[in-house]
Amino acid sequence: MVGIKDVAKAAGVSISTVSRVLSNGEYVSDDVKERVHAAVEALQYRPNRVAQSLRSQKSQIIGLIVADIQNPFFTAVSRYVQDAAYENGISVFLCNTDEKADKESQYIDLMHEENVAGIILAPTHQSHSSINRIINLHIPVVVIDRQVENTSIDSVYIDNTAAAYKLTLHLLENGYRKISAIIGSGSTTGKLRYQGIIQALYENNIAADKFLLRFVNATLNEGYTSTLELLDSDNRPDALIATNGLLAAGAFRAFRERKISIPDEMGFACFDETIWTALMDPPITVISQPTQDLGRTAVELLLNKINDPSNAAREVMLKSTLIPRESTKRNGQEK
Amino acid sequence: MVGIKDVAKAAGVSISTVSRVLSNGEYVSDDVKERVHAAVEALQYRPNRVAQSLRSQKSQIIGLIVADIQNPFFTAVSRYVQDAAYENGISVFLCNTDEKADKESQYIDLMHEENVAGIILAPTHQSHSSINRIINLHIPVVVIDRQVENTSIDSVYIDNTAAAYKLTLHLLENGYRKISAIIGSGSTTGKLRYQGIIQALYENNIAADKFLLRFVNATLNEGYTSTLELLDSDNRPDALIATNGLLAAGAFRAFRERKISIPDEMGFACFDETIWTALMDPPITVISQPTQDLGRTAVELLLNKINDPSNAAREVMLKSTLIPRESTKRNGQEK
DNA sequence: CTGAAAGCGCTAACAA
DNA sequence: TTGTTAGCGCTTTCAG
Repeated sequence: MVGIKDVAKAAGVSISTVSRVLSNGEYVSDDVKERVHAAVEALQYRPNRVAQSLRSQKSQIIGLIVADIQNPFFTAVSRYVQDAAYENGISVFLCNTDEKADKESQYIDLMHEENVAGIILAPTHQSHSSINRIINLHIPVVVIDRQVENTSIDSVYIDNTAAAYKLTLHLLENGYRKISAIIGSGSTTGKLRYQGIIQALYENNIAADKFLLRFVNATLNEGYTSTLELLDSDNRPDALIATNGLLAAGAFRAFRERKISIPDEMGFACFDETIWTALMDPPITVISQPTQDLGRTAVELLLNKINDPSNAAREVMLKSTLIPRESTKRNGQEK
Repeated sequence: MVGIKDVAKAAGVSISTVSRVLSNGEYVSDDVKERVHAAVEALQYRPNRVAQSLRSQKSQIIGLIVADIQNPFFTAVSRYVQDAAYENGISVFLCNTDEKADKESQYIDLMHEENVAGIILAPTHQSHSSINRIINLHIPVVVIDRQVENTSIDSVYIDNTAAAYKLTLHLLENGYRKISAIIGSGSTTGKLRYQGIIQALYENNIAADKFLLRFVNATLNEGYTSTLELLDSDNRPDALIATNGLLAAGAFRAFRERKISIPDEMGFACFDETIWTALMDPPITVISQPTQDLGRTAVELLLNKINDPSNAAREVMLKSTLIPRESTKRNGQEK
């Protein structure tokens, strides 16, 4: 391993001079600068970030904690977080919690032990203690995909309630009345979306039906079985909303199996645009979330906080978009 | 920050004793052990991995370098790699190269600077120098998704050629003759799959047609435009193979747009099972790759190498599975 | 069985 | 403008 000492020797200077050249280059003569750079080049020297981190108590690593990278929403977000991090020479630890509190807290320990510069956290609804934990550890944090009551925390989220409201309204406008939803129970976004749905229902004088609005684990399988229950009941809805991509796939499978005709027999819409939603038969109406913006903004906020922890916390709300497609267009009925 | 010193003081022992208790616990009296553990508990002490890493020249971090986490194959693999890593108390850096050589090499530098314990690399076809680089840096590495000529490297890959052969045969057996393919050009798996395809063609006395077998960038858009070209030519194929999920989605979009009826007018199959493939209309025949096995095996091999670098390199080939569905079943024609 | 002491590779005062 | 020095928090000989 070639260390700063080797470079110093090769360049005929002291190690602190090398360090100086490599960090900012101030107060160093051009001559020395050149010699150092030449030596670095010749020896293929790369500073040891572990040593840097230990000594300076800073690091170039951030943690990204999400429920499941296979959830298309998080896949997209994590991609964009990584892009933004890469542009800043930062590495990212990716962690899947599966919405398990114990995994989440273990990962936070890990992040702490690795002395990460900051954490981007997509919390489950039980994450209150996790967030406090991170704060007590004095680790800069930005929370994504959720609004946090504690005003001193940076956060980026989308207009969940408004989006769900908009989507429900869209269904109503297309003639659907008996609207059901399968809602991810692990995340807080689920609750917010639920609120948007019942608000739209309420404003249109439709009584909320507990049976039709279901909180389930955000997995394909739960989406499937839950939809099946809905379909097989004598209280069958005429439209269904799935609050994420996994649930949507499960619901779709159930429709297939029961040979439900969409959009005539049943309207269908979901959250999260993926490469497949537009290609289904029929194409699915979705709420598209601004994942790229979300990822980049999260990194931006985090770096801000890291660079100056005294910076006031910011709260950024991003707008999602309704993409109307065939799956909610009742026969001939145009909006 | 609470350090080992604080624990030592609280337990009334020296720091080396604390270290000993925490590392293996050998040669320490039960009494002392208890006191140390109590102090650790009381102070909520967590060892600083950065210091550990610097001092011991080991680390608990591995790097995972893939082309694009949004490629469903890599999404799945990375999830399973992370699961396996988590079970071993290891963190993972995730890096997307977009198949760009410069990004790949920058990430390798980064991994080196962060002193990672090892790297799991899904190489592009230009990765030869990257691999050499990693080896020169003495970083344990396992290559996934590709067979490496250098026999001293651990690798896990699937039977790409055989899978493509099997898939092509399936198409032929279902009465398709003019078989085309859009093949990801960035990865080496593409070439292997190409070989499987032409082998099947050759054995069935079908002349290979350069026009029909195309190497393209593994993106949705290239899949789309390339398929469009195929469809609009006067040399239109009667079946298409897409060698990954992104290309498949692009192809499907093209079919939609040209209102191609599948499987009658055109047979269609692709690599990579996702939650959507079975839900399309018609359901798509796929080659399902053993992503979970791949991820876990990669971690296993890597840990082996890390624990004892003198271990002989192993090469593991995993079998993929053909899942026949409607998209390759010509009207009434049963295999 | 336990403690003292020497660093891992680097940064940041402080001197010169 | 440059070098000397003292650690960052921990592991690991080497004595005791």
